[in-house]
Amino acid sequence: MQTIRVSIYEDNTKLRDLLELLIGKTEGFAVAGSHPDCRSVVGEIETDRPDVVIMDIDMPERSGIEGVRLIKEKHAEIRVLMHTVFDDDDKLFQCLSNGADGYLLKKDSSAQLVQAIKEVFEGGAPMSPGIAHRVLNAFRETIPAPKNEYRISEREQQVLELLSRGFSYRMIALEILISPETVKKHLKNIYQKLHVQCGPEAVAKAIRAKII
Amino acid sequence: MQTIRVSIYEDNTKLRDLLELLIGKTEGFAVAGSHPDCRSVVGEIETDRPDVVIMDIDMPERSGIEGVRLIKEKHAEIRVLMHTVFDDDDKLFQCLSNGADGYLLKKDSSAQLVQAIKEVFEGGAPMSPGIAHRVLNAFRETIPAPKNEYRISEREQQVLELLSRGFSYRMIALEILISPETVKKHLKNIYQKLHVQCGPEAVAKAIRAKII
DNA sequence: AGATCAATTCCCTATTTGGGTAATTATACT
DNA sequence: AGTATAATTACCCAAATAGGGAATTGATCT
Repeated sequence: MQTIRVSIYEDNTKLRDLLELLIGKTEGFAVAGSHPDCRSVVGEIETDRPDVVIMDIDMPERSGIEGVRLIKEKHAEIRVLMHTVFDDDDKLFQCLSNGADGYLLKKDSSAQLVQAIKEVFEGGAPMSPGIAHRVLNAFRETIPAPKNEYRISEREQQVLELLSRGFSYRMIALEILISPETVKKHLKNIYQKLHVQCGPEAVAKAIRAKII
Repeated sequence: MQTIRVSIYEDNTKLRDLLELLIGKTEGFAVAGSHPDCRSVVGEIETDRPDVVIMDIDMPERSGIEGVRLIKEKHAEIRVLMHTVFDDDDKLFQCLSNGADGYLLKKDSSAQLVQAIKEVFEGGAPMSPGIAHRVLNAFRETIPAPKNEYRISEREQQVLELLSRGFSYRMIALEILISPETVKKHLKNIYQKLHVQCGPEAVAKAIRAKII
């Protein structure tokens, strides 16, 4: 097995030394670099050429949240593992949407950290248990109902879709080759089915119900 | 530490026996029940009273995907750990949106399975590395822009929100105690900022940009 | 064969909407 | 102190919208 090159970003000197020691002494791992903040992260990464970056969040000058974004913008192939005391949703989601590949809490053991580095290097997404749970929950909310409980017909859905794109009745009529009056009738029926009384409300409801 | 009661759903007799043995012999775990399919899952769960369910997906009559939904509908507190050979996105997302708390591949070792049961029981969300990675990727796509790049003001956002709920200019005016003409002016500005020309389109764009 | 439903077209009428233009006030930022 | 920006109100006017009712055609289901 090849050696995994690891760069460390951690402002606490003691912890940084500890991490260096841990990674340096563990078979199969090597310290590629070790830095107290993200000020020069782009340059350092190009010098260090790490496989995996361990990234603290709360650092002076430039946070790890920015750090992970900067790294991923240039080097999407480098795996970034967040390592922090924060377990609030805000920071978590920011890191993930900036491209972090894993999220470990500092309270986890060093054995778990080593295991996580290995895992993230192999393409996994190691997360502390509570973190994984929160990601799942948030994720679940985003993929709920792909069904049409309002019995909107295909034609009606088509009209609604065009309406939401700024088409007037006339333009919709021209687009799908029917009379404007028919468009109007379709909208009337749609409003009835959705229990709304105007276009904007219908569009809002349709989008939230994933009809369009 | 209390004993973790585990129910097993697995149609392959050999594997089921193996799982029973593994869990029965491991300190801190007990087999609460063991079943070859989900036909009577609701009743079985009430008899077994497990803390954790290990759920295969591909079973005759009724799949584990339905199984997890049925369990979670009645007993949200029971932790369900999927255990399957499938690693396609479709089945994965179906299971997760049905409430699965973890997702392990059968190729993982039995030590990892035991560890995962413990983890899911303690509120974590154990996933095989590749699975976790896919969940993160899918998740990332859903939370891209939490910012307001259209520079919609607070007041404008408020007007837009009411519009999307079916309020006419007049009603909005009454609601927030301004003149209908001001409402109109706000909408005009909103349309400019969003590059749209009518209410329905503005609402659609605002919802998709997460402004409202 | 009759019923149901989606899709289609038409009429009438009142209200709403949107674009243009202009002006005042308050607040925030430089 | 001076300059943006947000919020506010107003007027004119053409076009769009929404609600009421009525009728025809074709497909699908019973």
